[in-house]
Amino acid sequence: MSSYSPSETAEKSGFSIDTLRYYEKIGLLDGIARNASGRRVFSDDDLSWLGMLRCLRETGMPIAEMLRYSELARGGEETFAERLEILQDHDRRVEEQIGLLRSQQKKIQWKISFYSGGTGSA
Amino acid sequence: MSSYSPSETAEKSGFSIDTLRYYEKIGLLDGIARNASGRRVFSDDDLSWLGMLRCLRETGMPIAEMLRYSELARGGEETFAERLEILQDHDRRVEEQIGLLRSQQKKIQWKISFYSGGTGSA
DNA sequence: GGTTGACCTGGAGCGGACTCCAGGTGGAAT
DNA sequence: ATTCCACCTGGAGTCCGCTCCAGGTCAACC
Repeated sequence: MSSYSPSETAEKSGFSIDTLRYYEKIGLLDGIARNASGRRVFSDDDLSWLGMLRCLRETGMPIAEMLRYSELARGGEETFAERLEILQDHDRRVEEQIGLLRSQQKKIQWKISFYSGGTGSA
Repeated sequence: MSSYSPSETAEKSGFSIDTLRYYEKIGLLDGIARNASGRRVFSDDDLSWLGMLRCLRETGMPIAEMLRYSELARGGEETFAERLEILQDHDRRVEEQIGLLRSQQKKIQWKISFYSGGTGSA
């Protein structure tokens, strides 16, 4: 087992088939194999790359930046430093994002305790 | 001090003037006072409501749901239970969101350590 | 030989959340 | 008196990230 149809890939990656096509079209996926009749055939490598894309998307990286990362990833080891930088910047943003969520969540929970019959001025 | 011009309000709330107008238009803001010449005058109450909206927005609540909450908030105490429910559901979603971010962040950090010259297969 | 069914393509359409624009008003400063 | 500026309105436009559609192909099953 090492090659997957579009629908299998959709299921395993969590992206819809349309999204997979879209990602290939804009260049987030590159070099996806085709069988004799022109249909996409995804490999384990493709799947793990999709996992990376999913990870970046779900942490809020915009498509344009994923594209930059993808292009670098197509380069060799000489792009490691740049890729590292992108991921480190992104990691920082994720950290901030979590911090913001946590602090806003506290306000929501305070409000909840107010509605639940707790103390409260307004 | 208890009334603010649109631009002051924008500054204090973090929403742009256009967004404030938009929020009033769609009903997220209700009963915003006007002065003699038709300009908006925001109160401290408006500002604290905007704080709540900001909190909900930044934690990813869609406008449609904030609208529902806003409408309930215009009702009296008899809507407390419903408002509570919305906030509790939302709080759960925020929790999930944070969990997802954390777990995806781990993958990113693993990748970072790989690029930083750490161990790694692929 | 006909009908599925999964896939293909290019391109149009959509939903969400703003953001911008043209044209106008009213009060204040020069 | 005029220039300015912050504001007003209704409505159009933008950006993002998909999602859907029409029309076509190919292998497979009945």
